[in-house]
Amino acid sequence: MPAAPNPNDHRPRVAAERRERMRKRLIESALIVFAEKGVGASVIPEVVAAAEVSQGSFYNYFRTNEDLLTAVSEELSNEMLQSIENVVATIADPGLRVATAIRCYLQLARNCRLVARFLASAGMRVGGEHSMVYDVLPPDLEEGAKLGQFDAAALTVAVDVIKGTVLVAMYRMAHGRIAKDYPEQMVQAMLRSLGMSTADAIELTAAPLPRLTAPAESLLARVQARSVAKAAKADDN
Amino acid sequence: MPAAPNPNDHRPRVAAERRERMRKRLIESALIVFAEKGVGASVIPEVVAAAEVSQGSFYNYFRTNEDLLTAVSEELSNEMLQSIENVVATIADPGLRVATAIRCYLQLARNCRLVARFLASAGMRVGGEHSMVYDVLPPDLEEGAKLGQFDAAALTVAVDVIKGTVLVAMYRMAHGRIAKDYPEQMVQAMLRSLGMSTADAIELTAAPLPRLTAPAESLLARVQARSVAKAAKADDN
Amino acid sequence: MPAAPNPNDHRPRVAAERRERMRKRLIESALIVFAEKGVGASVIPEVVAAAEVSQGSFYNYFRTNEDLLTAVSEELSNEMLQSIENVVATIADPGLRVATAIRCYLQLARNCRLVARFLASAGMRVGGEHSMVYDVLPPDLEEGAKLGQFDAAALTVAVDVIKGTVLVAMYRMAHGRIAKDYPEQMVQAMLRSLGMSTADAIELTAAPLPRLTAPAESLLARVQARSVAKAAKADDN
Amino acid sequence: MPAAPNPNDHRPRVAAERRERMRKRLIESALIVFAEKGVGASVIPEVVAAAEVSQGSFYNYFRTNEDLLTAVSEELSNEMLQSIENVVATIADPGLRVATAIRCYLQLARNCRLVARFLASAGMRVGGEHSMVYDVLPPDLEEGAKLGQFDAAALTVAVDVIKGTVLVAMYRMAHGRIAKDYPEQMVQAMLRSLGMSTADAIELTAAPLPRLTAPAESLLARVQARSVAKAAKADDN
DNA sequence: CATGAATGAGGGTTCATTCAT
DNA sequence: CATGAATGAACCCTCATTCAT
Repeated sequence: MPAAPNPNDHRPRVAAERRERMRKRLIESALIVFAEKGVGASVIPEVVAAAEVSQGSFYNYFRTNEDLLTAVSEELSNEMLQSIENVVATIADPGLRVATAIRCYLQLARNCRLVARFLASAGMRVGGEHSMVYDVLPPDLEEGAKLGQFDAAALTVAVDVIKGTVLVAMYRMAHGRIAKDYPEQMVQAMLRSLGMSTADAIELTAAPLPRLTAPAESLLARVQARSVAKAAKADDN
Repeated sequence: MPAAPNPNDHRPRVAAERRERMRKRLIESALIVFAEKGVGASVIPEVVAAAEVSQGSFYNYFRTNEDLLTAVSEELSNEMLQSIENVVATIADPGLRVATAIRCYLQLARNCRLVARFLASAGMRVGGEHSMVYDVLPPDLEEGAKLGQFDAAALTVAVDVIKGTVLVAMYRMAHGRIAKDYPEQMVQAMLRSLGMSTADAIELTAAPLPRLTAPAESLLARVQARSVAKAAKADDN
Repeated sequence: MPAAPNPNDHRPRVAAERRERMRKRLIESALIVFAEKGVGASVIPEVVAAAEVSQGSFYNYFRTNEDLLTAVSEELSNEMLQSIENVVATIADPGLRVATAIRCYLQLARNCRLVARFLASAGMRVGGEHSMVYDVLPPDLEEGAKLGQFDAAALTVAVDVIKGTVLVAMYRMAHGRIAKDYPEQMVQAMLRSLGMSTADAIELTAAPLPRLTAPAESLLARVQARSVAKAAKADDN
Repeated sequence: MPAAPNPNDHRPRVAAERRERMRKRLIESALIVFAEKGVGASVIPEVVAAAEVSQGSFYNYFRTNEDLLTAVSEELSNEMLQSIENVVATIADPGLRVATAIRCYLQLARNCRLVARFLASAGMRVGGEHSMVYDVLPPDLEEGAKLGQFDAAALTVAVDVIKGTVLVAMYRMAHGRIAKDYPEQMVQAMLRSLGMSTADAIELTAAPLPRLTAPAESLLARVQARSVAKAAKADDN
């Protein structure tokens, strides 16, 4: 029988914290394994090994592979959105907001190949309907259309074009090398597809991007740390 | 030692034909199953069931899942390319050629949801480097750039933008409904991303598309026939 | 993180014991099946059936057929060696030690035809380099040579001769009937090959052999019990 | 319907010859594959590939793996026996005959590692009852015993000792290196096990062995030629 | 007889999931 | 809640054998 909730008893709280930490650890390991093996692969054995948890414990946190993938996607999306929002929050101009946000998104993936790999592999499977691109972009796009920055007729397919172009960019960054200004070129192409002139598109992508920072205990930060640690370990051998 | 080749002996020929038919049958079944389960799934058991052959026979034709996927992709690419080429062969204007070719591609997928599903699922995994978009488009794009139709600076990322945009279109056509002029809108967006004006883009996508025909014994035709047959069968139950 | 190790918690211990029992059960079944089908045969399905476990469980203990064979061989070797050592431990004379040890070895196989079958089938494949004959005999042989019991020149091939002769003896005991004093005759031949006179050889093999006992829960004992049980069962039908 | 046998018609004869050649070719390939993969392995696919025959044709010559193994063993035994007989035919002394025959046997295996491998792998499985050692040795051994060369009491197990010792020698020659006089040492040990003195044993193994020749179209010769050809081919790469 | 595609049985292996401890 | 052994379904693949041509 569960103990009666006692407000002075700190056990429930620490238990909940432990649980949350474990969950984070599993998600972190899963991101790495999904990135390496593809989001369609069977990852549970590798994830539990990487997270150093027992098989049985895994099922106290996630019920299926799919569940895990969803959790990873949401966690990653939220963190990326937050990072981007930190940068674009003060930008008033809708065109510049859109351009900068996408550049940030590409930059985050470029900073961590594992993330690029994960997102490239995930493709349309995550964020199909409710995601960054489909939720946060439309308002800015409409505002930009009102200001004459974007062609109103372009908006009906705008998010699809952006989604697809970003996805290919993920793939390029995940495998093989890209030119230094590849992200800007891609963003300019997206802006042109929205009806913007090349000159304007170049202008909106000209400013240097601020450094994107993730909180120390964030998924992004931890994954990057682990991939660095792993590379160092591989060098030892 | 083998018997001397006898030109009157038709056995080798009929054997080769039989072999080719079996191969076609497996590829056809595989396209359907890949479309249903995704190109990353294990399809061999379902494919052999769909093709009504034994497991053992399968391995006389393909060694792995991957092998099979490659074969399906190539066969499908070739047929689609051929269909498109039949239409655009007589178009001299590079811009119109590009626009029409992409419209045809989208149309072929629209005509057969299984094809759309397969291509959406395949994503970047097939034809990553050597495919329609990376092989046949560049010459036309460059020619168009010389004529001033496209912005030369856009070409470096043009194929990526097209690839991604087409891929999202596949996804849309595979799942859910699309507007009647969705393909044209998408092509217009691609053309704009290449530096073309909205007005020109609309003009290049205005002509009605000729009916795309596939030979009766082609993969496209057979798959469509089978999916119709299957739907009818499902209606019976 | 795992719970702090609690010395009062007996769960780890019982778990380890259960695991060990399962392992023993599989090895025991494997010995029987290897003896019946030969050490080169595919035994996993039959072993899991004989041990009444699932296929999946098997792979929690052994990864391959070869793995299993190695485990069986080691277990059997260790037990036989232990049984023999119990008998010869107090024998000071090297010639008598060697003669008695080999007689014991042959006797153990004679006591259990399954063991003879297994060892005959295993032939050179197990213990090729590191086995009873190559590890424990040489010291005694050298000591015997120093005492003039064996011809020093014979030692270079002595272990090979013994290995081969014992192997054929295994085969004879595994299939068909042998004379009552066959083991002694074979040991005498081995001793002669080492340079000993027939009279001395007869003397060293004259003493009656003590009863060889194996612990109740040993592989040898259990296999014998099971083969008896199986024979009884077969008689019922 | 078969044509009536016409004594002037040479077709039956050439057909039989072709058949015999094909059979020889399969046996030759089988010897090689058995030597490489072990006599317990499934060899038919590799054998038909090596012999460049169709799968179906194989079954016109042999019905099972076991069949093939038996055929190879017999063919090889016959040829080896013939080679040895050519050498020992003129030796009157039974002890020298035995010693020389065994030395020849070992020498044949030493000349061709494939043969050693095959015989080592075959172990007791071929020639278990009716083979060289069990058929041709006993008369000589008994004659030697009558002349006082061998100890009559040793004869009951003599063939077993020889069989086993020769088998281990096969194994040693098949894998790893052996001393130059290893065969002679082994034969001396066998002779001692038969009751002969070391000095006599040395004398009987002292004479140089004549060159053992096999007819050009014999299995031994062809296998050796093929293994040389294969090594040369491997060197090319 | 030669051929080689078709077959199906059999063996090897992985993995998601459950459950007793 | 943590653990990790047990399970069985599913998949992968090879091979002996048959049979139409």
